[in-house]
Amino acid sequence: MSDGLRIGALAKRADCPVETIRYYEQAGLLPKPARSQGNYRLYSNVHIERLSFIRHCRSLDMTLKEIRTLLRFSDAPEKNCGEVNALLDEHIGHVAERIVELKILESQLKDLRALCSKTRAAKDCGILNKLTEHVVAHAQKKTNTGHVHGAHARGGK
Amino acid sequence: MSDGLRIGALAKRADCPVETIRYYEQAGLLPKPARSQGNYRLYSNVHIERLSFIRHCRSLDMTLKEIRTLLRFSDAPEKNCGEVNALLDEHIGHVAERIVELKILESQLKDLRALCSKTRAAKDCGILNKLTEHVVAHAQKKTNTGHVHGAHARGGK
DNA sequence: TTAAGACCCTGTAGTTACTCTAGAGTCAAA
DNA sequence: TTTGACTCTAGAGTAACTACAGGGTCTTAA
Repeated sequence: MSDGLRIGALAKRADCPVETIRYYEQAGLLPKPARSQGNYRLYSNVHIERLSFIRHCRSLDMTLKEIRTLLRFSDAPEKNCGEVNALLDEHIGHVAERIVELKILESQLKDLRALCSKTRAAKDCGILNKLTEHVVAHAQKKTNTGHVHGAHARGGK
Repeated sequence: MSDGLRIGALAKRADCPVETIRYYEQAGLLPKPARSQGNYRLYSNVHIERLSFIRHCRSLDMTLKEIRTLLRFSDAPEKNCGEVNALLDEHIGHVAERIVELKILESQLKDLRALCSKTRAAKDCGILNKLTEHVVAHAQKKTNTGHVHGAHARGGK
């Protein structure tokens, strides 16, 4: 019967890299845990649940800022949860928007790809030639909320 | 008949922020232009075309690294363009993958949203309660190439 | 007793593709 | 001459980590 989990054990349990846990603490998402004599972090059930919450939200592609908002509600059980619903609706909207954008992108890329069917000299490559033309329409809106990522993912290994 | 465009004029022509042009130069994507007596950058047609190429690629969500590769072909007209085709195929693959991922995400978010139909006390909110549960399945693969973005976009204003 | 190995600590730098600011210089028109 | 629009460099900030470097701690085995 120990006084809590050490960071490695918590990491395994939450399927989350050790460095990321320390990062969440520093970012104010996870409360500072107790420390052992040797200055090791010791986590309790509270931390396990909270980390679980955070990782669940992250797996749903929410930003840390959004998660911070949700945690504020989680911490104030008597508060009205209308804002939670709104946040989620907005997030769903962003994801839906991004899907539409990526589909447009996909068809543009396929059109481009069709311009060069076989390997040839670069100067005759329809793709390279097309790319040099002036851009008229952009796939990406500038009226974006600055909230939904492009086509290139994080995620390692 | 001047000796070239200044950065502001080029920016307008390519619909690209001034700072971004300087950034591309520093990143080695745009060659260093001539300078005026007052040390202003002076751009020629070569630069206009190259910036157009870059912006076109960016609007197709390619990374600067990918664009660098394409530019190498653009600069070597006798080289075989097979690698260009391969790069594009791979990029199309990433976009397609990301669309699938986002669709899964979208349905998960909608399921979650359905858990709380009206506003109530946070402690009774089905969404918050669900998020606290332990995560079993992740929407995001870890076997990712580290190449296709999440659901949150760049894009300003 | 000591040494190996697994684990943990802090602090800092790197990643991507910009975006923004500070503080200063250039140039044409009023 | 002074205003205003434009430009310059250098450096910091963004998101969410990831990856060190250089050390300390703890358990186990020889």
